[in-house]
Amino acid sequence: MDKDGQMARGRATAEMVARQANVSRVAVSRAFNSHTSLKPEKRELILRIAQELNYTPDRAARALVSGRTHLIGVIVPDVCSYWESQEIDALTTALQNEGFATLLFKTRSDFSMDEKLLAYMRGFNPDSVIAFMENVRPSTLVRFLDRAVPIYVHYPHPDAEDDGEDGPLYDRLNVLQHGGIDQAVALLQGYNTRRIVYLSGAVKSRSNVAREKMLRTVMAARGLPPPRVVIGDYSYDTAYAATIDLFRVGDGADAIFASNDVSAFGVIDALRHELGLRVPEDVKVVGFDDIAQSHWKSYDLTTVKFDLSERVRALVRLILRRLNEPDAPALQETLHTSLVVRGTVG
Amino acid sequence: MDKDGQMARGRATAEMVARQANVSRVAVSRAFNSHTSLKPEKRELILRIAQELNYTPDRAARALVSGRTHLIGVIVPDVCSYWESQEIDALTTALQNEGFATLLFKTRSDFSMDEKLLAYMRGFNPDSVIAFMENVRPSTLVRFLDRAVPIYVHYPHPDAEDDGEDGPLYDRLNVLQHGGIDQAVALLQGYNTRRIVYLSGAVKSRSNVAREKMLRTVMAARGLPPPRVVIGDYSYDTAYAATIDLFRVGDGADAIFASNDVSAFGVIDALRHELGLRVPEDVKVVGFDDIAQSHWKSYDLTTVKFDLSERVRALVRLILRRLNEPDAPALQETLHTSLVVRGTVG
DNA sequence: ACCGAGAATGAACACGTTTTCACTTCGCGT
DNA sequence: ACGCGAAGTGAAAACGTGTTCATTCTCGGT
Repeated sequence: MDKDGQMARGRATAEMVARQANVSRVAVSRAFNSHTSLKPEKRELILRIAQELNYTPDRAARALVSGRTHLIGVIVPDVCSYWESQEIDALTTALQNEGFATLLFKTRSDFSMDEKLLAYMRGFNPDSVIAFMENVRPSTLVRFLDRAVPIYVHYPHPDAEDDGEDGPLYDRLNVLQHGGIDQAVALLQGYNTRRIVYLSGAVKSRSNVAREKMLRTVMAARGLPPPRVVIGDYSYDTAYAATIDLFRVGDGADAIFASNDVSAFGVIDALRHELGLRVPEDVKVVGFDDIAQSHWKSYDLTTVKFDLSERVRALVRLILRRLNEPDAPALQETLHTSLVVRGTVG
Repeated sequence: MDKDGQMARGRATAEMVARQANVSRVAVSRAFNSHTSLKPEKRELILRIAQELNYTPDRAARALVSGRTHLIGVIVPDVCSYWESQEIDALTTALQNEGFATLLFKTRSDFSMDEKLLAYMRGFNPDSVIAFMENVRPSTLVRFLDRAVPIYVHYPHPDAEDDGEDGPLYDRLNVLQHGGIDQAVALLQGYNTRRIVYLSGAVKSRSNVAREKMLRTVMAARGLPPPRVVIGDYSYDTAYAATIDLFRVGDGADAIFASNDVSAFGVIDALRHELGLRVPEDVKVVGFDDIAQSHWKSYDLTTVKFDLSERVRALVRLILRRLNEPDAPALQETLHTSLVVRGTVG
């Protein structure tokens, strides 16, 4: 493969395909970007030859002129965190199907701002950014990404401070926590559960704030006293220690709402293996997320779930729409939660 | 920012920096790629102005001329799989520190070849590829990636069929399974355990083959009869069902070697919650990997571990070396395993 | 004051596309 | 036969950088 098209650097170029097919290089470009007119038989010939030569338009060159890299930056504090790994997994599949690819970055695990990382990521020119940084305001984020379209991922209700007069300033995915939490509280109420404790996640994170707030609202609406709050950080180990502390030093509880499934596992293990209590007979436990492990027999956790695939579909829809119409008004989609009843309650 | 440097598309260009600093555009390029000579004060001025303008060399343009994208393709069947998510996490951090970024792709979950995906990934021109595709030979993989340098990730011993006369044909990371497995078998032998069962992973996967083979070798060397083999696929659910089947229909066992930690969890849960057996009193269980959940109280798993961070360091070292010296002879590094003793044995 | 070597500099080209803009060809109605 | 839009075509200009090569500058030694 070195007679006239030099096959430099190992990849075929549009020039070679053109020569082989007796067409101009422009025709080759047109064959791949269908929106301009080109005689059908010609396109067919070009595509066949391209296939033969294993040719694909070079993405760097394409990005240079079009300004689109087809990369979606994903910033995440911890890939191992089960919920997030599930989301990354689904997201990668979905983006792949739409001609994009996931560009993964890791940030500090406290959900806070990381200017250094953001600048670094910006250098790769992602077309859009999905940030798992719950403590950062969108307006702060957007200042560091001039060209990219940021989608700020979080779970709570719309945040008034980030809204303009005519609605939200940025595309947003909202999760209405009400449904699942209300079902859970109703279920507990049915068992005459009295002392309900909320084990928090990372205190300042938006999802944690939203979950606690909604829990208070729901309990008040049902005529229950507000829950006691124990500080956690979404991790197994902290939940484990906090639970022991709650029962050894504190007043104990009849039911514990954990801010996510992983910390619910910590709660359950502390109750059973350290405190000698039974779940659900002595203490009932509810989690958030419904990750894959929640149905494992050792835990069999009752938890507040929302549909992951639905969420990812919505997210990809938002991203694609924004890329096609950069100046369209900000959009938001709303998802709902529901309760998955398993063995840790009832 | 539109007086002469037009700030097109939102990003500053080298041209603008040059104009602002009264230098030629070439000088700006030199200031960023230090290997050519440039008056120090000039470089300083340029870098200062660049910072002011928030300028970074465009990676697409840079890739176009240099042929380097600084992207490392990572192909993985399942991001949620805990061991792999841990590896992706560590890898992303390490690559980030070296000026690269992780480009994530998802493939079929049976570890087999996926030409479609490979062609798709090739389109993004990654500088190197890390593939979690244990059923695919490196030689097959390399056929689909003309320019990229593939690193084939697997756990077993060197595979003779992929070696040339003067050693291995490709860079490789080998894991010597012997240490941890031998310790585990010795421990079981100490308890006079007789009927040992190996619960396989995905049957054709290299890591599974290597683990089973080494288990046989070690047991033979210690004068034990070969283990019975039960078919699994690395998943919790399959392990759960297979264990029930083993005890209800089959002969049962005194100890079960699970091919990874997740399936060990499935084994434990089936024994305790479905078959009413005690672990470790009635049946002992050993896993592979030592993922984060293995120390959780519900499982407290004894398992064969090797150092993840050491592994990732070695991997990154291999990649960087290959990028700097594309024609250097193939290199291999070897890692060792050890046993982490917890509650499921003894 | 002069020469020469090495450092510093900038013009021009290369990288592989997409897009614009004239130009040619084609088919069809009068 | 003529004209006239529409469809098809290719030359040339971007896109933003790295690199080569010839030129200019600097400075120490005679």
